[in-house]
Amino acid sequence: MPGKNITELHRKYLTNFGLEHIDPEGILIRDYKKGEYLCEQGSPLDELLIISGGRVKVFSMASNGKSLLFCYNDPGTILGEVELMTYAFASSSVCAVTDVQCIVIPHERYRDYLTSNIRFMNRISLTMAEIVAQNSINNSSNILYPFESRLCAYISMTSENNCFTAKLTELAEFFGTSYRHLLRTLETLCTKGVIEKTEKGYLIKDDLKLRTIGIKYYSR
Amino acid sequence: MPGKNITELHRKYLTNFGLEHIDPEGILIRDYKKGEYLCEQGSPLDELLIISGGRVKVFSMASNGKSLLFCYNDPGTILGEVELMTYAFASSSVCAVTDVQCIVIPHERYRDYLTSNIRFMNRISLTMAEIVAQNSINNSSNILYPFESRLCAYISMTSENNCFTAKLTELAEFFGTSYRHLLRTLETLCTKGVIEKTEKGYLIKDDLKLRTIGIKYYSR
DNA sequence: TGTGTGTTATGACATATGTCATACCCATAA
DNA sequence: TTATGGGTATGACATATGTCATAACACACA
Repeated sequence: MPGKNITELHRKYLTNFGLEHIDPEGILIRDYKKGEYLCEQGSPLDELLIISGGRVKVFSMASNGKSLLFCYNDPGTILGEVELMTYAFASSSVCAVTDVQCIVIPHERYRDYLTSNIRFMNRISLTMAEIVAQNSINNSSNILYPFESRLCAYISMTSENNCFTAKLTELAEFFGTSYRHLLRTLETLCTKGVIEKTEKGYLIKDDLKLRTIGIKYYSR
Repeated sequence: MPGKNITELHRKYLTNFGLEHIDPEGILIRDYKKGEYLCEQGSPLDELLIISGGRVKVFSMASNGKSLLFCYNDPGTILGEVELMTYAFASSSVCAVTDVQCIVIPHERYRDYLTSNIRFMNRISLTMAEIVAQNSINNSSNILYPFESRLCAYISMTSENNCFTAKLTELAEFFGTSYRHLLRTLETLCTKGVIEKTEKGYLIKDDLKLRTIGIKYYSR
């Protein structure tokens, strides 16, 4: 009996995309275990997924097996809207970092409904516009600024109580740099007196200098 | 008398975006001279521009004076659709590389009309989805591949009659690399037999190899 | 004729970043 | 207990790219 597991929470997320009146017969609630892939870059993605629980990471796989982390997504995020429009294969990979639950809306069955739903189209247009704007910043920053600048900006952005903590292997992946270079750059910042390494994490010693080296990067 | 200069050609472009019934009173036809800016990164962009003649380049400017070329756009391309949705400042700069003519549609006056026009929303959703997909390739490619790849892609794109000509100082600037490195990389490609330097420019000697080294890059 | 200005060109050196090998710590599964 | 895996850490070396000094050349212009 399709649609039977749809709860109030699921309805909330559907409503958020203008889909409160969608025919529930063809949509599913699907669970993914931690570590499972929701989609793989270059493979078909013929569903819309709205995350209703857990957390996923979005990243790009390189031909040498390495990957570049784009972002983490939490409940309320939509996936597959790009592929709904382009009919193309997935432009990035998505992997569950915790157990995940999704609302699943097959493209084919619902394409006409979705693309004629003005509230839905406005909603995904906003989402995609935000991605485009952020990507153009990221794209150019990666090329135009040294890593030290991007790192300082990131530290400014994400520190709490003047303390910066992060899983460094993951961070290196996110920046698309080598773990070795990340360590080296953190060392350099320590030498410059900008930050200081402690057991708890890196303490910010000179916030002004941090911001000076940093650039507007994650400013939205 | 607004709308008086709207020709059959302009109507064709408007129709292509589902805007054949738009109120012509508030839209303009505007000319830009070669070298003029259509918009500047970080400044307000409160209009939709549909290019009806000429060619523009889209790029990002960095605060350290460097810049990065994103793509060239020809007639039929729309600009300002991202800012229409996000209400944010321009996410990149756009400059006329020839004399350019645009159809100008002010955001404020037409926002309600545009965002309730399902054909228009589908059209810009497709455009933005394509940009997102391409950007995720670019993002990872920039990090995965050396400058040589981007250069090869550019040569493939812009050559005519198997001959590549460019003002090299300008080219380096828009790649966000140094002139020295551009020269070095061109030398390398000559050594590899991919291109050959002549008085007229660089001749493509091995198009297959050129495309192999290159990657999909400038295809917005 | 000389003088600037912009473009192309090349070598030497410096800096940024990647790759690889290795080691240590700690939690947890067998 | 041992084994295993993930995160952290460091040195040595290689490659990618930037910076700087310098020179040749073309062209405009006084």
